[in-house]
Amino acid sequence: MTRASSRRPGPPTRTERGIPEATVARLPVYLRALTALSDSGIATASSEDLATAAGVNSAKLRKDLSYLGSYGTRGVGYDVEYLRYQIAREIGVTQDWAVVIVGIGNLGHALANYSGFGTRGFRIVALLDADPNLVGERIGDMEVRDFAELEAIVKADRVSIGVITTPAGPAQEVCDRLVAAGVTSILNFAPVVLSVPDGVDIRKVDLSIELQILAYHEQRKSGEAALPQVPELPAMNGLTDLPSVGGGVGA
Amino acid sequence: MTRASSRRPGPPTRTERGIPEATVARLPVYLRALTALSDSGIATASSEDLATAAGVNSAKLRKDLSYLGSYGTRGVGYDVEYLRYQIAREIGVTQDWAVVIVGIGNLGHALANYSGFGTRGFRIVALLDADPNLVGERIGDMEVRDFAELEAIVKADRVSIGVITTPAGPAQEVCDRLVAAGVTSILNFAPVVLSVPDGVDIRKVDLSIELQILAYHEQRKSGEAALPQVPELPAMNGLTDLPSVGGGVGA
DNA sequence: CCGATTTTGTTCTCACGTTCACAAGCTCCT
DNA sequence: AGGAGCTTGTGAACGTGAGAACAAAATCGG
Repeated sequence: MTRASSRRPGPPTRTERGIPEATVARLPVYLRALTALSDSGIATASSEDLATAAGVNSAKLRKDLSYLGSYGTRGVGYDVEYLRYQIAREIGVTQDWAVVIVGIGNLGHALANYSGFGTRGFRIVALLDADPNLVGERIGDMEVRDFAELEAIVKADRVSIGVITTPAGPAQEVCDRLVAAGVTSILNFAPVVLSVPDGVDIRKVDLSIELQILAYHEQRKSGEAALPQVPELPAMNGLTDLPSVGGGVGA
Repeated sequence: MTRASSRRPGPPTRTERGIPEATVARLPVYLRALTALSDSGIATASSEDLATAAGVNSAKLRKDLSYLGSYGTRGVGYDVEYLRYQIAREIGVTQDWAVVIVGIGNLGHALANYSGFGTRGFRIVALLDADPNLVGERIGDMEVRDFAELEAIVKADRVSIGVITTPAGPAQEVCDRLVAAGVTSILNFAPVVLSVPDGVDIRKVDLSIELQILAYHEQRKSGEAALPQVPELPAMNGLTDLPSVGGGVGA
């Protein structure tokens, strides 16, 4: 989010060609909904239809689409095929992106086999691992190659996206190597916070965090119904037998 | 104009017991950072230290923690163990949550084997699949059971969290069954928008969407440097050879 | 015992995102 | 042809979140 060059106090601002991040995150959802409608043989859909299919509010959907341009027809709706193409073009999935997966454990395996992956816009060009026991193993129609080949592969296949499915330990080093090799977008499944230089985008998928967020809300639900005897914060005021902040010995 | 001082003029308000959603999403990150510090033998950490480890701004971290209570010591910092416990308690991972995984394909396999899963706060109590060929297969120390047993398992083990790793097709039906059985939190890996009744929380993990978001930004990067000849929206005005909105055969 | 130093907790301001509400614009029917 | 009826695109209000800045509180040295 290094897009802070908009000092415009003015109203519209138009953001030149900048689409809000929240909107970008929803475009793929719209794209999927449109594809489903298209497969069902539906040629035209209103913002209400689309919003329902995408699981969002119709006003939000219309505003999101308005950032791309005026691709609808008032009184009618959106042409499914046409809008689908426009969104695909805006996202960039009309071209193919070369992807490498690093770390062929359970998750790497699963991703390598995931079909809906290469079908639309993304092409896995290599599966890499540093473990010599894994190198050479066949997965689908691909073969696991040595992580040392990374630089050559990135250069040869113009790889711009790297997926990290290693354990937490080696993740930062793998990340550094990817960046050094020229990869500028990284999808990280390892449970660590990776640091990357400016100009490199990174996104994180973290199962454990998602579960914990669910647990928080779940605890709320049970708590309201059954266990209202939570300590609550003011109770801390009197507590002196806690791990003795800062000293233990002194004070 | 309209200083928006409608209801509460704005004192503390304390929000009763409500923690902002954005903060809830970061608490697990802080928890992980604290665990790492704890494992390194560090007993006390300042907000600056913690923020660096968690990859956020220190002011944000302090504000986040302030929603939980005053667990720090001015001039000193936070006691790592104590704060870790408080956050864990707030999230709810001091107790164990029973989890079922439905759909034992590649991804389900990977999750079932994922160790960092059951280690902290979550216990996988069943792996379920409707495919008779899979039922009975052993994965780690568990055995795949028939999806028909869902209701009995949820009731017996007080399962509150369900993970859906089926293909898109059966996902909504699986979801409905989970909800009907009493599951109130769902983590969905299937590439569809699931609808659930009020009171049920749902979170989504979608590889394909993450990649598309990366592709969007990647296209931007290349575009700024090399391909500035994108059609751009006003070009559509003259286009009449597009899929003929609304016309065609029948409506 | 007091002042200097450190670091938290909180306030204030600004930017972003969501939702409402409605005018503009298109189609269809009379 | 002209008006009725829809549906889009957008302006404006509202709510949430981020970050800077500072006052309050705790330790430590003299």
